[in-house]
Amino acid sequence: MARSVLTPRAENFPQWYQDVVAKAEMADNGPVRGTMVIRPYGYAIWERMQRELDDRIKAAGARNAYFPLFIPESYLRREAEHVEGFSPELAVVTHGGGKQLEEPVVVRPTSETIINVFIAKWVQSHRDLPMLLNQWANVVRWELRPRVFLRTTEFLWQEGHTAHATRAEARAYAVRILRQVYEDFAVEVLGLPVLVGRKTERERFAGAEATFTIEAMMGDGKALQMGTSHELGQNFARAFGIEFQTDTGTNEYAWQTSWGVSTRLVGALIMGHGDDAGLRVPPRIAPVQVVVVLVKAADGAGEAAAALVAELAGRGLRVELDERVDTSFGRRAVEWELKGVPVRIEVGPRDLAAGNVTLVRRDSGDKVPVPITAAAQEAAESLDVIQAALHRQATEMRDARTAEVSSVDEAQQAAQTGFARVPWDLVRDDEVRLAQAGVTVRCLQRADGDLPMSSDEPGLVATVAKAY
RNA sequence: CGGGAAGUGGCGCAGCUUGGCAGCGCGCAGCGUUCGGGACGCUGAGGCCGCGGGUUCGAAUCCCGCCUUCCCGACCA
Repeated sequence: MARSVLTPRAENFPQWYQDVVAKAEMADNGPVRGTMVIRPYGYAIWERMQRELDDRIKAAGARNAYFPLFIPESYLRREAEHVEGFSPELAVVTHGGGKQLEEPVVVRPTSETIINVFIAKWVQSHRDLPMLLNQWANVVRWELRPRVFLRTTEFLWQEGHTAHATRAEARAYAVRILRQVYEDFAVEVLGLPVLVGRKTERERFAGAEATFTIEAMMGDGKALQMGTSHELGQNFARAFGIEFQTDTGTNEYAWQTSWGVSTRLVGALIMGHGDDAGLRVPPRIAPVQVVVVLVKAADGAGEAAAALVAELAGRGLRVELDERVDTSFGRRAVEWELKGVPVRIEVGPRDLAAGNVTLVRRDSGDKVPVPITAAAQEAAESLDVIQAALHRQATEMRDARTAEVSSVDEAQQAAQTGFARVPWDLVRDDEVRLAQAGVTVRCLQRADGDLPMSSDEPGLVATVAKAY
């Protein structure tokens, strides 16, 4: 039986997904359904994402830490809305060491509770604030309907948890993460344009006062939430006793945020940029930016290819040499295309006789002969061009499939093929009806695209769509 | 849990209506010819036909029961 695959942009998407799969598949591990296996190429993409995100998170002042996988069930119950939101999807461990546990523990679905137990101990004074923590970890949510990368039972992510002295400071930090970490990463590194907005009450994180989101459009017109940042108010601080003494000597509860992005981003990359020939990986995230394909090892081609690889590596590019000349050229060319390597340089005796190599762009398929002496320079410049081109294509696609409408019915209609922008005042009472038709409000924005600080602000625009 | 499909070598499928040696494509192994866009030929390995029962001389195929998976929905980074 075929495993589930990412929903295709093109009919043959599942075929190349099978071939390369960005090297991921659902794990067949008995009663634990919907976990994923990430093969090395897919993981290499995730590692680069981690590095880029981690740099930005640290620039925002947060530091990495690590907390337990197992959380006592009672911790979850301390915040009423939180436990209600997560109960259905918890994996509960009842036995350990051959004995029944006195209290069951859950495998973390997210770590607000366990981390706040520690933050409560670590925070005494306003001088301890802000406390800015981040954790790279795996979490488990027993999802009803798993999809590779997009919604797996176990997934890898980054979760940030912070405590601040004031509401304003917490709110500003939640927005800062959303903008300077998530939006910047999605746009500048992944080349995926995102809507930055606020979730409706209905779509808000369990236990949060406000949830902010970045939403992208995939190749098939459906929306994907790529990251979230929550303003938690004092909800968890009260539940976990995170109190601090202010500079005037009074005691107050801390104001908190939490925020995260996951391996879902790999799915976003695949579905946001993939085409009929396979993956298209933006140069800034590509594990291999340039592949030098040795067509055949005759007339000094092998030496020329090796020298070119060395030159490219010397420029700091991630480059790989494909000298498997016993495998047919066509097969190798297709393989690199499936993997989405942005630039391919073909080195063979025929071109070389004229002092040339062939440079091929993955995004456009363009092939041009270039002098071998200029090849490294050309390749480096092409990477910048490709990075921009992928972002531009994704943006044009999204804009072309976004409709401005002025009624709920029109919005539902337009959401069948893309995004619909509609005044929030028109939909707010019909959100449930839309949801029953498989269409949800992805986010709320101000008319100028800015982030609303309340869903009651006048003149807000709702973007509605079908979503993963 | 509702609605719809499907379970047959590693993967994708045909065969079932009308019971009669378990097949095809891809992949895999060996040899040869190829190899500037997924090469070709020959040889070969690999099967509890989802599970259990029934009908029959004989069941992948017909009947009964069960299990599992996938798709659409509720949940969701």
